[in-house]
Amino acid sequence: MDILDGAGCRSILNVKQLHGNYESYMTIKDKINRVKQLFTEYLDQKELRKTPVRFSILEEIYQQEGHFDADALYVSMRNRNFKVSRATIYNTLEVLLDCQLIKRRQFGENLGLYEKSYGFKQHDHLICADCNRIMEFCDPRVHIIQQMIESFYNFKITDHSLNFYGNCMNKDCQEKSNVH
Amino acid sequence: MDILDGAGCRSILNVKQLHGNYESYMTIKDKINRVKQLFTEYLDQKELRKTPVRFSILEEIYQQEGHFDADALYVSMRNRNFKVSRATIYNTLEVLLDCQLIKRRQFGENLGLYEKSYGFKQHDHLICADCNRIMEFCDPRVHIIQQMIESFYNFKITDHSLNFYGNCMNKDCQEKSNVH
DNA sequence: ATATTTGCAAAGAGTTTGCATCATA
DNA sequence: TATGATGCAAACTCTTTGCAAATAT
Repeated sequence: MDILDGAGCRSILNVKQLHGNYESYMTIKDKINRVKQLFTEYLDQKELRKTPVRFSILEEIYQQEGHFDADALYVSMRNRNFKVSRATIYNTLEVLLDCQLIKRRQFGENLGLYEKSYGFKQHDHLICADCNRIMEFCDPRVHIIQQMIESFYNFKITDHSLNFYGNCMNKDCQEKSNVH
Repeated sequence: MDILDGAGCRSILNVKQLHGNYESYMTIKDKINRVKQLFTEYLDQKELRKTPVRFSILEEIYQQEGHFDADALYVSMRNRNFKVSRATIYNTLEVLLDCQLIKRRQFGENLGLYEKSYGFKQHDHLICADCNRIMEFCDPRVHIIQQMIESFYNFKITDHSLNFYGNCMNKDCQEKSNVH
């Protein structure tokens, strides 16, 4: 693995690599096996039960692309004829958050979405106000600002969220941005 | 007024000025008169009605300190024996957002709050995960990152949100941060 | 065996909406 | 006086909870 900075990214100009991950040589199948293994260890340690439903939900998440919410996950599992209740989805998402196999992001007032977090770079988001497209970027200076603020305020920072909102490069969205 | 950078702040080290504002020589009363005037102009231009309720809500907001939500505003107006319905509060907040006299901030999944936006510096937030204390800071580099991302992605950025989460300098909160 | 997990339906919080009444322009 | 604003209650969305049945340890 390359040497990375504290933010987990080499340079702002490595944008083409942003959608990759630390272990991009891994197939999706490899990655699913790895997260299942991590989940097993976590459940053992916490003395929680290793139920088939929990592993199926984890697998469904890691098979999907991009961001998702509880309801989308529920629907996609039902579409695969996997019987599961919403209550269990919500419950399992909490467990997966706790063991950091997923991360919750807030992209707007009513736009809270989850993302896979195993094997992916730290990153921030660009959100198109028109088409809701979400893009990812990484800028190491965010981490530098974080360190400075941390020492200046004597505030122990554990996480951050940086969202830029605007109109994306999509032609329709650009046109709308000129109207305003 | 001093010359400010694009982010509306002079330097990261001007932290003591962060809670001030561009027109800090104005009294609260002056400021309320000014926002009422701006609101009048906006309502005229949009051909909306200049009702007493709308002005009372605006006044209530500018008389209060810090961040607030719809319900807190409702309660504080009722406590002053001002009869108003929740529906009207929500309605008026939408109007005030549209004319940019207030701004909505998302500090966490279920923590969406409004803040006054007339006469205040652009800033970002530090949020304590323990006591929910919200602090403000300003770092001009956020704006520099924004400009770079904007030109790199050809994405017209109109707004941003940068939150740092952690444990604040409060003794209890610091102790909790060491436990984890 | 027994304590946790699950599924269902009902409850809950926060916000929005429909409609009759009221008030601004 | 005519259209927009308001207040109330009902509806709505998303999430959580209570409880009985199922299942992992």
